[in-house]
Amino acid sequence: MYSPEAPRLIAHLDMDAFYASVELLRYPELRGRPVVIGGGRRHQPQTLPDGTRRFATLREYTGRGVITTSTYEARALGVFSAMGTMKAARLAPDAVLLPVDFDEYRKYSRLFKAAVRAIAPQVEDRGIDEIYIDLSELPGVHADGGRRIGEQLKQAVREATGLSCSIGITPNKLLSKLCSELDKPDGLTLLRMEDIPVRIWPLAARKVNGIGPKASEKLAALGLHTIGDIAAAEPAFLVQQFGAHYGGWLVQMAQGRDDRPVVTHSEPVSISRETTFERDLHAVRDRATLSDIFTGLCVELAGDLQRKGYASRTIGIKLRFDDFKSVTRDLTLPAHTMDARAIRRAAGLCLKRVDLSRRLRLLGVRAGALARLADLVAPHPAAEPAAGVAEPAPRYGLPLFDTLESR
DNA sequence: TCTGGGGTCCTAGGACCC
DNA sequence: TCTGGGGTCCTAGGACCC
Repeated sequence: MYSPEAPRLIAHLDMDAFYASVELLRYPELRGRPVVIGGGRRHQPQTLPDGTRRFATLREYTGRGVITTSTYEARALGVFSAMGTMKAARLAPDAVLLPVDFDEYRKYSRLFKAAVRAIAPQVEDRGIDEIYIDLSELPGVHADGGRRIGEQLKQAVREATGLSCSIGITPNKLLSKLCSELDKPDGLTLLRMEDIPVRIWPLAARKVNGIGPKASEKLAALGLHTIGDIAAAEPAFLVQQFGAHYGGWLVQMAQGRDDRPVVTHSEPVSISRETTFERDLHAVRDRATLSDIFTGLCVELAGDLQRKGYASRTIGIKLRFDDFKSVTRDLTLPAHTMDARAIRRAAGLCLKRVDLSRRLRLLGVRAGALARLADLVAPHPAAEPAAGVAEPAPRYGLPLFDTLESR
């Protein structure tokens, strides 16, 4: 007997111009003006003796930063995320430039996520300003396709933060992500599978999460510009052009099919630190500067690991040269570590395997193959197996804090 | 006046083991 | 001696996302 499964109802919630909106809570006098977040560090607003504030503008900026977020007024001038700040300054010299304040954004991130979880606990984190929410099990949600819950979520986020968000609610993550974009800012968009031809197929392929610059360029070269174009293409052709995995995914995606679950918990795979220099540095001429930066990154990375409670067994480096080409090298150690000196030594060995004749613009250090500290330490004596029971071999060749240098 | 920093996932080849 | 296949780990690069 045919018995259709109850369709899922998944929400994607995306905060509107998140960093910029948080800054506007702090500086309400900037409301209505083009404002961008990003650039370097030294453009903090100054409070004048009369209590008014003086803000830096893009015109005054010099450096190699990029725009992280822009208000809708700045977007109207052509200034978007990931654009070089110098290029943005050309387009909107009078836009206000504010430095990034991650601590503040994280604070608001926690607030809005807590407000959502109080209503709908099945939440998947997708970074600081967006989440997926599985609404399927909420009482009464299927009666109106999730509209009432969606409105409730928007209201709760606004009350908790003073900020607006946009929500898409559909049977899966793929469609919800597309829909949260359709009515930004402050939108609520519901969509059923039967709406796909009218609402989804006209969208540019590039809008899809998973189709980036390279794939969309290749699709365009094949005459496939919209999601509908992909839906109309021969599946065998897509597989032949893009391979079984990605081609097969394109076929499913274009029909709006996506059965990925909402994942409410995950462990980090890697932790890293990197920095782009103010000017390109040469391995020989700027050896001392480079060495200090390198060590500093390792110390910061070790601090991150310790603070978060992880140890790493694979240490890697990333270099970007003046021609913007990048290389990586990594090294797997005999034992996990969270020690700055051990990380520095492993990273130094990686660095020896790279040709350093070009000047460098970026240096990074990465810790992979992570293990939670709690899973590594020796069992507590009280938890030791009873006498006569064979003791399991230690999982890792500790000592954890071995510095190699001191042997 | 090009292009940040922090991530995930996929592919692919070689080593090594059974 | 030759042939072969599967599985896992390690490394490097690249696409993509927020």
